[in-house]
Amino acid sequence: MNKAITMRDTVQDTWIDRFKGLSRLPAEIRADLVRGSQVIHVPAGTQVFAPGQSVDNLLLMLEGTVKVQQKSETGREVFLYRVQAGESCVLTTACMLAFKDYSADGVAETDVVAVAIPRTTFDALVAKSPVFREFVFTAYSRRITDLFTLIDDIVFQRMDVRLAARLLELADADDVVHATHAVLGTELGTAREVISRTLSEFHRRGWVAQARGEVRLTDRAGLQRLVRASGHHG
Amino acid sequence: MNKAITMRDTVQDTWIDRFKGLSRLPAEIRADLVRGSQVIHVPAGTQVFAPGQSVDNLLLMLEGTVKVQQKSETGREVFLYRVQAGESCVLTTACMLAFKDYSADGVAETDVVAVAIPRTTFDALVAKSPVFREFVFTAYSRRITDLFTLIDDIVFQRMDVRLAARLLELADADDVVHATHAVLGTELGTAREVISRTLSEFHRRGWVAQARGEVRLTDRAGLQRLVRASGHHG
DNA sequence: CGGGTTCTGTGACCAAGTCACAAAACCCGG
DNA sequence: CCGGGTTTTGTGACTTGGTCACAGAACCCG
Repeated sequence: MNKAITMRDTVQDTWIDRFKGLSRLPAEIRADLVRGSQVIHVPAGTQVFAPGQSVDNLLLMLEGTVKVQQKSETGREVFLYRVQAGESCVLTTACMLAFKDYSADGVAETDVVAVAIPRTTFDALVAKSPVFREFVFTAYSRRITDLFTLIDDIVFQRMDVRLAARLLELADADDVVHATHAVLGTELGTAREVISRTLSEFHRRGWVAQARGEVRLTDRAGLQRLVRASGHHG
Repeated sequence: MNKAITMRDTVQDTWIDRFKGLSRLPAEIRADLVRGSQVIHVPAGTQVFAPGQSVDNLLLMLEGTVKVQQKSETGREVFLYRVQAGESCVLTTACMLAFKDYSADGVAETDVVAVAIPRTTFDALVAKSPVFREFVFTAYSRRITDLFTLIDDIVFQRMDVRLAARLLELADADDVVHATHAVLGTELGTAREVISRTLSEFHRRGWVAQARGEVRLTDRAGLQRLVRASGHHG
């Protein structure tokens, strides 16, 4: 073990450089950022934020993923996007400075390590640093265009293509997706039954094997062909 | 007629105060804003921005409306949102500072008067003024939550309800909507035939009368009942 | 092992999108 | 005002996707 001071410096340099938009920050701003923020740990399953709850921190994800969904009035949920390591949660940003309450909720899917930047630090950095400003607006831009392609997908893309694409995304190193049909349903904004039916079709074609709570991809290439055959972006 | 100087001052004060988020700007910043921006006029039908075109101005709408859509690969279009007087075009903002090209396109639906704020002015104002920052982030926040409710709508709301709501929104003072079925189709991200069928159903119920290129609302209350009966947000 | 819970499969039905084509309304030059 | 071209609207047949109501299977745990 090193001394505490050394440890702290190491951690600082490490996390800032994990965000490519921030690596160009001048030393002085880096110091502000590190001083004015805090690394937090959150166990899997925690509700990171919820509708109607005001938000005081911008989160920069270091490890793990957070899934952002919106509950509809009818109790069903739509998946909106997933915040991954190296990304920031823009929705939080928007609401931070606009003082508006959330309309979506976020859940840690895995254990999460993140940097929490409080409102005052955030505001000061936006005022002070052009590089930080660009970082923030780039994050916005990315997220907004992601939402656009999501809408495009929902409206124009067939369910089987969307499911195939999502399975490929969600599969772990062993080609296994750990999710129930119901979960996959909310990911794609469709009903559980549709997932069941589509998966049995995939099974019939030999692309997947099924077990309770998981889907094993037995023929990635088959799924990929389906996805690419319909000009899907991903 | 007044002298030129007086005119100019009057115009300045007028347009800034049309944006409630900006009315609290201190005099000095107001001056910067007016000096560093420009009022522009755009005739109806103009393509205000297009995908693949980089953007150098943030637009604040003074008069008219701009419709923002995204073209899908298949050539069809989805309506995303509409920028109205008193609002700003955030997507532009995002792309301005992120230097990212557009993925959506915007068309002036009516003759438009807008304030164009170039990138440098925008950046300087964000750095300098907390009020301006809040204005910008509030605009983002609004637009993002709008996109969320759009997604929610698309996924969960029935077509007839969505069409009824949209007709009520688009109707002019005489309760007439000037749009072809095809246009209404892209507004709601559905096919023209679906609009035709739904409208004939509305006609059967005595809610609308039809003519080529227009729909006349003959029973607003009926449409409103349908909309409210399904907990629609608008 | 037994009983409750969660997950998956299925059939019947409805809503919505697609395709192909016909008919009606409009535009405009002659 | 007539006739041909264009745009808009109407319609039927069919596919896909979403809803509802259950039944059965897999799991958990005492």
